[in-house]
Amino acid sequence: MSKPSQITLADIATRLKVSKVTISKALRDHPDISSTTKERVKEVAKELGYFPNYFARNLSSKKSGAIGVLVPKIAHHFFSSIIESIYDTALKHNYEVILMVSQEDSRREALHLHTLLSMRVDGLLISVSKMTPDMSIFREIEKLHIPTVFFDRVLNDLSFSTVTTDDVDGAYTLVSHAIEQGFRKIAHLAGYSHTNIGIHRRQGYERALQERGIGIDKNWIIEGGFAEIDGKKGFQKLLRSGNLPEMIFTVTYPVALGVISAAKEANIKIPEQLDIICFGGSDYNKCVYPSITCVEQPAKDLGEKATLLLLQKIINGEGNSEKHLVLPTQLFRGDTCQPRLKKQNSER
Amino acid sequence: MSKPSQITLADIATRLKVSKVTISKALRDHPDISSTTKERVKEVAKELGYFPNYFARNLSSKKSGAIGVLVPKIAHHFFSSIIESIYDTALKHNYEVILMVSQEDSRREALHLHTLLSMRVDGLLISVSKMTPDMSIFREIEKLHIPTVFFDRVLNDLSFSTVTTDDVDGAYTLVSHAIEQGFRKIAHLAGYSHTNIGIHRRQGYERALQERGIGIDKNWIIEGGFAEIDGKKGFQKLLRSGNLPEMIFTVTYPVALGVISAAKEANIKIPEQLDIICFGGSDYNKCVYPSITCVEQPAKDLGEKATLLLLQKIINGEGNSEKHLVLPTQLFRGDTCQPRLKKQNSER
DNA sequence: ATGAAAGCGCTAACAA
DNA sequence: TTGTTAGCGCTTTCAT
Repeated sequence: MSKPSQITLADIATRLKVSKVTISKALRDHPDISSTTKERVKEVAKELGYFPNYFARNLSSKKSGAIGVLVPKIAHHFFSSIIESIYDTALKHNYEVILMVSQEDSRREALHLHTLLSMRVDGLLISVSKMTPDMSIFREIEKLHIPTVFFDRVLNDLSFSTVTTDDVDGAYTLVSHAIEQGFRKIAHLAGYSHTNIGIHRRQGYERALQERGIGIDKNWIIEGGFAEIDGKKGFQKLLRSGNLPEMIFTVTYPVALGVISAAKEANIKIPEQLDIICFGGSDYNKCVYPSITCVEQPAKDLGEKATLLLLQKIINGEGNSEKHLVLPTQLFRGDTCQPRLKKQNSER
Repeated sequence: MSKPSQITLADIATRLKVSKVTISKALRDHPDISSTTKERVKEVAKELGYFPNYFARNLSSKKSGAIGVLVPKIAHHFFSSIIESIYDTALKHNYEVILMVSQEDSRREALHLHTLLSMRVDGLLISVSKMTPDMSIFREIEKLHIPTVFFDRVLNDLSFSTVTTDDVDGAYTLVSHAIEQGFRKIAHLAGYSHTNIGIHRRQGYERALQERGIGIDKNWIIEGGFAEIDGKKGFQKLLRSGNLPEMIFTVTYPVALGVISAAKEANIKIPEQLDIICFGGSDYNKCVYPSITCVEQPAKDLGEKATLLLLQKIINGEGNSEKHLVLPTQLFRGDTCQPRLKKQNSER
């Protein structure tokens, strides 16, 4: 008797001496029922502290009214912003959100996705983990024809709809800006080359250099992950090589922080001795010194667009498949990446 | 036929010419079933791409195998860390996590809590929104005797178990440290006085001042919320008063960032012209200048302890009610709050 | 406008 | 070791 058995439709029904069906309909504002009955029913329901059993309701109606969301990480400003906007958008359309976090682990990814499927969610919003994922789970989902939208970190060779940031263009814009400020020796702490964001951001970087006739030095492209620790490692590798660049372009904001942190330890001052730019910012970036010059990702927008696209799929049926939205970034000029000349002269 | 009807136990059963029950048991490794049968069943299940219907399973077993988590915010380093550790801990014990975000809105809080209840979650992990919540929903939960643990932001006059940070002690330690460094004019951007963390952090602040014979100036205690914007507002109020302190102690890390940001705009240098300390840090704090001297909250630990306590309640029954865990903070010495003397002399 | 019957997919007794 | 019988609480036909 730990859990006191919940109030059910039947309880209200016997109390009111009508059938369960009437209660069920009344509670859902079914047009069948007279408004007087509805009122009485709702009153008693409230009085008894009734609330519907989600399982029973969904089992019998075969709808969940929920969308499943799978993200690789949550303690990351970019993702948590996206998630907030997913919640907001879904709620606005009366959908529940079931969130699962893979912790960048592809095993958990499969596990959670199965749970989400077993919950018969009406649709799926997915951002994949950084590790080469076990594709089979995604193929499974493909076969199930459940409405699905991938966002930010997507899988290229699958026929799902996607909502992504314009990574190539963003990186290109940012690195171009750095070149215009007078930087030439620009290294890149890149993302894994099996991830779309890793590839694209690197492409933008390379294109910016090439277009301005600056050679690409493979030693200055260091591949790694997307977290702080990867920034530290990358910086240390650069440091050991004895050939520090003037500027480092990092694949994410946390990686940039890792670099700054490691540089601080190595007594190298940023941006005085070594400058930095990165892909993606954070709310906090503007508040601190140095605020990093970066291209800001449209996190809120990404979450909203992805959710709306999914909702559209769910509601309009699966016909309109494979859409690809690409959202633009915005250049933020912070304390880093100031014109090179200023530093060499005493101009202030 | 958009959603192809899912594979059920019955499908496997007819395929194998045995009963549904056998399948059900085999899939759950029930000792009743011979291992050969189990193998065959599992094989066919995999072949058919079967996975159980979560609703049906839970409806009939009357267990959800999930815990419901309600937080006020997610795009906040402290909460996202807690949430990650809740997920980790729950997963380790084979529990699902259903996360809901109230966005600091007490109406949504009630809404989500009802959803969670209707999902018949086995337990609840709650951190309340900053606004005076509509208590009735919590009283409702109290009556239902569903295992519940509040964490971080708790409700005082209810008989729930809680896991919190030692706010009084943390604030006391931090402010004491500032005084020892030579600061005397210390203002406090405090949290709302109807929240436990608002009250307790202020108590710690006041006690530290009093014990050292420093008078408390009400004008230097400004009450507000926990976000960046509240820091900006607080700073501006202080600025307008024409009586800036030497040091500001903020109730949260985001509030401190708001102050720094507003100070930057007002051309006041931190920590040179105005110094700052805050309750709670972030992974990024160490990477930036100025890194803020603060007391770090045991976020991971909080999430883990709260989850374990809840799990214990769920598993051992509700007998062991009302436990209160209070976790200690840790002082982090950053760039701010350096000894006052150093600044006045030219000592470096 | 209301209700009776059937069943969603599964699990928990109990029998065989 | 396997199967039968009953539901879980709700919604959906289809009668009334």
